[in-house]
Amino acid sequence: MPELPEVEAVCGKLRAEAAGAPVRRLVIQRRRITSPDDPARVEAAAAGRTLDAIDRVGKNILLRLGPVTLHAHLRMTGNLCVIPDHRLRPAAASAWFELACGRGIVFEDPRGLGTLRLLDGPLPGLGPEPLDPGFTAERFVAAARASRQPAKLFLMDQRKVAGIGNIYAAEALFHAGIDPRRPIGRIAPRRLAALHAVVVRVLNDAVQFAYITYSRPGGFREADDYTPAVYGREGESCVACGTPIRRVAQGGRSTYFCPKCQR
DNA sequence: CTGCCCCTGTAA
DNA sequence: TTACAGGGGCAG
Repeated sequence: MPELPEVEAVCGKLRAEAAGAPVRRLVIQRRRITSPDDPARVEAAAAGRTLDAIDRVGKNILLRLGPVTLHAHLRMTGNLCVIPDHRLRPAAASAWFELACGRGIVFEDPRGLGTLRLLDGPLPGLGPEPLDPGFTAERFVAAARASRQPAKLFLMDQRKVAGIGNIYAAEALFHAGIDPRRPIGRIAPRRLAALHAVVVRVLNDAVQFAYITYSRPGGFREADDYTPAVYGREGESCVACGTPIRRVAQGGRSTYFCPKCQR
């Protein structure tokens, strides 16, 4: 589920509901999520701390617990949410925090690919935050011109830009009119500058959607989710020209695009 | 670069 | 039954 916009909404909701909350203890249910950390060590590190802050870096969530930082990554199907009673957690809980007030923060993850580890030091290898002022067109164009990756793989490369995933990479390239297979370094700087602006706009729009969706009781609601122009629409008509949307594989994952609008 | 792995649910 | 899923790390 989550790319930068959804992770941001998860963090925003956690901040609104649980920032400053004392943590009685942390329970690791699915041992694999702390790998290679020892689950008992992660549990012990969090017990009795206060959840001082919740930070997002790309798709990563940093839970600040006094001197301890826990690094959560939701991968494909993870979610972090506050529940009124920690005993009433969902079956797919990989881990949960029991707060002093009796509420819980649940790491729910049906597929179990998400991770929750101890972090010391900064997260390595992440590119600029696309919604921060430091993400300028100049820097983006320079990085792009130095790369020979296909445009979509470049956008999804967390070392180039942090937080973009399969959906928003495809959506940004559609709105910029760029073929996702095209080597990004061979695109004219002026078109790359346009892509930069589109990336920022697409992500900002998606953050708005995600906040609306996640701020409701019950959390995520399908009907209110962002409606993609190309993602997941293989064979359907392009919203701009009516041409059937195509699907190709890139980096082992599906890419959707309009062969007429995107060159 | 490709392919495989992690794991489970869901749809064709 | 197979394919695929909004992620990422690894080996070849």
